[in-house]
Amino acid sequence: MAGSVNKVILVGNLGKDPEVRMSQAGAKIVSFTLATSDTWNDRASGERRERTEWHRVVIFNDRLADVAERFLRKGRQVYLEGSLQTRKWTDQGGQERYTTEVVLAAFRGELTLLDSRPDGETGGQYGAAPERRQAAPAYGNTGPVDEISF
Amino acid sequence: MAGSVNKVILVGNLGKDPEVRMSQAGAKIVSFTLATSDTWNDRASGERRERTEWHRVVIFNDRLADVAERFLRKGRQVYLEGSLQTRKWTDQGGQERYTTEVVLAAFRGELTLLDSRPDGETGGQYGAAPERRQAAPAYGNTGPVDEISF
Amino acid sequence: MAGSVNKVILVGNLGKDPEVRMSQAGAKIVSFTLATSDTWNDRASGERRERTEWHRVVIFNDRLADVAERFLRKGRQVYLEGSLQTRKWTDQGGQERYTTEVVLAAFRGELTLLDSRPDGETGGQYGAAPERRQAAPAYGNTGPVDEISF
Amino acid sequence: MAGSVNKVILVGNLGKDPEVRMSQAGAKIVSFTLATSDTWNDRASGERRERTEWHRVVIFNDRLADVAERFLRKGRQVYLEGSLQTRKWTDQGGQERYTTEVVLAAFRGELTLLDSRPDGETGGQYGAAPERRQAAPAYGNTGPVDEISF
DNA sequence: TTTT
DNA sequence: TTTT
Repeated sequence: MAGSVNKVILVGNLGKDPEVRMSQAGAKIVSFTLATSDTWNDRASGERRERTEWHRVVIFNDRLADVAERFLRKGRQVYLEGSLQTRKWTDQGGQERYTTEVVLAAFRGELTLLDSRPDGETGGQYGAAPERRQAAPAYGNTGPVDEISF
Repeated sequence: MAGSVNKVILVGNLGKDPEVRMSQAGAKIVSFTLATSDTWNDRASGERRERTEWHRVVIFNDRLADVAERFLRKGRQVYLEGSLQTRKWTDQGGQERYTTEVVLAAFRGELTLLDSRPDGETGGQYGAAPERRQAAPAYGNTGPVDEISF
Repeated sequence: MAGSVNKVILVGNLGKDPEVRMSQAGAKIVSFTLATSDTWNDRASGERRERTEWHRVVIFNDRLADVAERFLRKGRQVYLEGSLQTRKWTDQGGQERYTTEVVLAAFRGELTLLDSRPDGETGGQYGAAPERRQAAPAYGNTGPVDEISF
Repeated sequence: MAGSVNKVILVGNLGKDPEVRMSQAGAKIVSFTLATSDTWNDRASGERRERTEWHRVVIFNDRLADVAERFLRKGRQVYLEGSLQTRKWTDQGGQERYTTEVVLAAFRGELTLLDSRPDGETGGQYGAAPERRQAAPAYGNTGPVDEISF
């Protein structure tokens, strides 16, 4: 291919504290959902309308995963750059499903905190430490990382 | 929300000629899939690896839908800007499914042709006129447009 | 040219209240400077270093000029998209000079307020109404707008 | 600063072969000018108008400097991401001047070739090897690199 | 599930 | 001239 670009730029707010996991190889993986909101005037009704879009974000970049684990909490506003990736998985009924995620791959992507908070480590509304779980055994895992659930 | 951004920037090649449809309101809607390719060196094996990502693109912007219908053909390289939108639909088994698309909404988005071709309308590898179908009847349609299939 | 893109994306803080002017054609033009900050670890000294970059922003887009006039004030944090434009001017000594600006042209660009303030119109640190001046007579004006000074 | 973003995205064509220099520290620095073209309908005259914008690009990122040296030639179309940087210099008359550049800093930025050419090293319209000069002695240089001229 |  |  003669060169391609796959870039997503989001500014939004986290719906929950990020989830922190380890890959089988021992790398930290941080995931969360990010809300963006689009507002427009409906031309038919003339009403002001709003639509919230939820984005699944997964961070493989070590440095940014550390930043995310330490400073991101539910409600925080963040700027990020990643790329679109759709992965296939099989649901409990054996059906193929697809999920599209915004991925900050190793050595790639950007993450910038936009709202200044007193101290992301300690406090207040944003203070609950994000849950950390061991990676589940990866039976039949074909993706770049063990099953990520939101 | 204190301001949000939902932006996708892609440079890639069309997998097929675009599909042109009409909304119930009579607006032209153009959709296609776009391939981007990511290459990297696998750190474990040291091998050069490549992954092609397929993006579903839907254009509601009238002006850009016209450009897309006239000039985009299978294989053409294009730069575009849109926003991420995930819509819910129900499959034939009654199961809820989600599809994420890159949407160029009314009065929004960008579309730029990157490879110069003699004439998108007439010729060669890119010449087949894109299929145009009437919009299907919209039973139970809740999304912003009648079911879009790729 | 086979398609080109000229896009700037900035998130930063206004150095001063915006300046509002009118073009000869009666269109509102809003301009301001925006600070972005880059921090990095100096590899030689190991020290943490910071560099502030100042960007000249000019808004010709009517809708966004209105938003900027009403809500932007010194210190506010904003996300914007524009394009790079370098214009030539002649200094008092008759020397040719060049100034590069981030331009939000008519019907183009984006502007999103990122920090929520109680009320941009009334208050506090951000409250001073931006200065509004009549456009100066445009003798010898060759650019897209009468001389813009920061 | 509560997080900032300084990003430029360009798709354009090189005006000349790139110039390759070495910093005092022995790092390769590649610079060139890139043309983007904006076309619009003049609302007063109704005429189609076009404006070409020239951007000064400087690459400090080692990996991308290598790619640029090897593959970029006059006329080639490229996608790149960098950040805006304005540096001050003194002209021969002792006057302070400012030049704004699109900088791909160390470990940052993106560069993607968009038009496929048989072989950037050998051939045809794009074939002239880029000039390589030793860095000039850096008397009084205060910027991040010895004087860059286009 | 966020935010205004 | 901003911001942390």
